[in-house]
Amino acid sequence: MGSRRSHPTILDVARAAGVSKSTVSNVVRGAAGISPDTRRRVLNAVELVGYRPNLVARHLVQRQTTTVGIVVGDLANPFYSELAKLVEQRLSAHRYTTMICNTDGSPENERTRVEALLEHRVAGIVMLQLSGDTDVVGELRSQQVPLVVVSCWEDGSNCVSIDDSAGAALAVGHLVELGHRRITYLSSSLVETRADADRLEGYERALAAAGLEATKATLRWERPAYLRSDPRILHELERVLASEDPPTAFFVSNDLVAVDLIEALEELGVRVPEDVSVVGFDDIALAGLARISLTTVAQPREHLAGLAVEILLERIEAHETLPFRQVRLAPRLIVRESAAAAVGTATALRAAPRTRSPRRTSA
Amino acid sequence: MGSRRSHPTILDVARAAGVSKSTVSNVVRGAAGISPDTRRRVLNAVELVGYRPNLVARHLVQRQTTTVGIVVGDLANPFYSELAKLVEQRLSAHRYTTMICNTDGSPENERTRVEALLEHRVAGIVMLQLSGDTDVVGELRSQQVPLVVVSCWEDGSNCVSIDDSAGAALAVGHLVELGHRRITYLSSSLVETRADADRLEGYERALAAAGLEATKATLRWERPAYLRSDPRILHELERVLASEDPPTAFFVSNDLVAVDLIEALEELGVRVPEDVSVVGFDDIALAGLARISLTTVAQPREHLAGLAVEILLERIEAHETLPFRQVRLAPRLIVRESAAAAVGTATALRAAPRTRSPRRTSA
DNA sequence: ATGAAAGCGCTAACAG
DNA sequence: CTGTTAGCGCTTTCAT
Repeated sequence: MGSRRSHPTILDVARAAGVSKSTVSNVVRGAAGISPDTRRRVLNAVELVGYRPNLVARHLVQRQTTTVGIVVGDLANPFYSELAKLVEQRLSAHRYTTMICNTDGSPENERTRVEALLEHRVAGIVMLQLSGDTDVVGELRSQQVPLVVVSCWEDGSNCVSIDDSAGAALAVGHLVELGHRRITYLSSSLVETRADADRLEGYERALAAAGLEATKATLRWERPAYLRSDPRILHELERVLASEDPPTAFFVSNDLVAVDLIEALEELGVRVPEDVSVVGFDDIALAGLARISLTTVAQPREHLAGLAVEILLERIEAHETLPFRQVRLAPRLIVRESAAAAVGTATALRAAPRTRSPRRTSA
Repeated sequence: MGSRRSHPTILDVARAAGVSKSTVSNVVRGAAGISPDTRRRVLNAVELVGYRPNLVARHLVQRQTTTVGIVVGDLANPFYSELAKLVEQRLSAHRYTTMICNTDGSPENERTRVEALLEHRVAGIVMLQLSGDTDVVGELRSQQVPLVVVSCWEDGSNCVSIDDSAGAALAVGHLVELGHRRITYLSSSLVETRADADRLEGYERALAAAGLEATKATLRWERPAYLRSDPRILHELERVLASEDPPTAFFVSNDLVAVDLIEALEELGVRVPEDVSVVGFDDIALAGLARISLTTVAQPREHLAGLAVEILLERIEAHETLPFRQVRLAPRLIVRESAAAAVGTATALRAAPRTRSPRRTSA
């Protein structure tokens, strides 16, 4: 009867119930047109032999899986892990399973991971990160594999993101209202090229609208320290602050980097927001802590995830190829305490003694 | 030749190369004993028709997949997302793909997600969370599906975790050395039952060793607010602090909750560490920020992940059933600034005016 | 309402 | 060294 160490199959059930394979298949799949009596017999047999459907066989014959891949740059980044969680949640509610791939931001990894997903014949892919260096998008399109790109814009594919430019303008507008006139944009490799460009554009637009000009030296941290201040970054920052006309505020394209920046500033003896203001982007959970209290541009994660899954499933379940859907959601400014009214801070750095973490003194 | 919208198969390659299916299969799989000439012809044909192996077919015939499931309680919890990332990384290096399931801590979800993994015939499962309310462990054993449980102990299965009891003792010992005599243990539903029990045990042991006794009211937050102070929790805390002999220090079984606790304390006007000390558990990235500076017990995540994968692959690739491997790693105390020397703080709460976030005053 | 038969794309003996 | 053959477990016409 039952195979030795292998799983019972539909055939074992059929024998136990005294029916044919197809009948078992029909009841297992809940197909219509089965006599109540047969149904119970089969169900009992299923229970009896401990049958569990083999999805790999089913997927082979159907030439279609119910697996979707999600590729993410860095799962340790709370913005992405939360997004991944939400996507998995919704996918699971629709009886799909999720394969996850972490690329570490490397195009090479991105390529091989997507390749693996394709070999697994995933029904669709959600990308939370897109290096841009590789043509995965084209590849997926040519393979007819539904793709939706989240939180960064990509022409020629489905995507759902926020209006990055408007978000940046919101942030910069806030800083301008607070009286800041020298605002530096700090970006990092943590955010996609396109999103970064859009945020930069919004930054420049908001500045122009206020009759200000962008700081010549837009900063970019290639390898952010990630919740840990890095000596090289400290030096760079020190140089910027020691310049002729140092910024009184920073608009940072990413909360994680904004928090790093605050760490670095305070390590240099510059207080936030008393001496310098900082506003971030994303609104990760961490930003809401009283001790961090980061003013930031919030992305509606639930909405992003919900739309992503909706768009993806729509394409997976459609029989024809649907036109792209590209949706932009509105960002929202969350005002907290990392940005305050501008004061004369031009000499902040030189005036402050360079001590480490001057914030707390022992009790 | 090429099928309409379906993928080219091994047969298409065979025809294009003028060889048989098996030959193609052999070269694709890199089997030995293929003439160099045939090999090139096949490889060219592969390129030509755009062939990509169908893993679902391969897995069906081999009756074994190269997919492993990882089930996690909450991907948004940085401790777990980082662990998940590390596991995926190592798995991927061994050419395995990862299916991820987020249970949200619900036993019901845990059951259905594991069921789905089983239907997918995953080669093995890594559990980063175990509700304990369901008998998944028994089920997996009876199905002969290799399982390794990480960061919590489970008799009767492979597991790798740290010595929770020793970790707790480390934390409490530190607090005792700082002069604290009334130390409360605060646990939460974020940590597994068994790990929680072990930490409690270590806490009591360390206290006993110092001739102290455990606070009567060991606190437990069932639904931690998660980086956001919750009114109910605030009340509970207020009650504890207003008691006859309030604690001067808290040992918290989880960093996230420790950070919540600090938030809540400060919201009540109690300063950390000046008035009350806090030590956490896990050492998530966040804990290292200067503004948080949480003294905590570190778990060697990389080591945990590495061992988990090693143990899992060992069982997957072994032909026989191997005996359980259960390994406990040593925890390490990371001393930062959230715990300081004990001072008379019995009246801290009553003395301090109840203001919100009194830490910063505007510039 | 149920069963028989033909594969899905691939691997794994086994022959030649 | 290469080809033939027989399935893996399931779904899906098509008969009955």
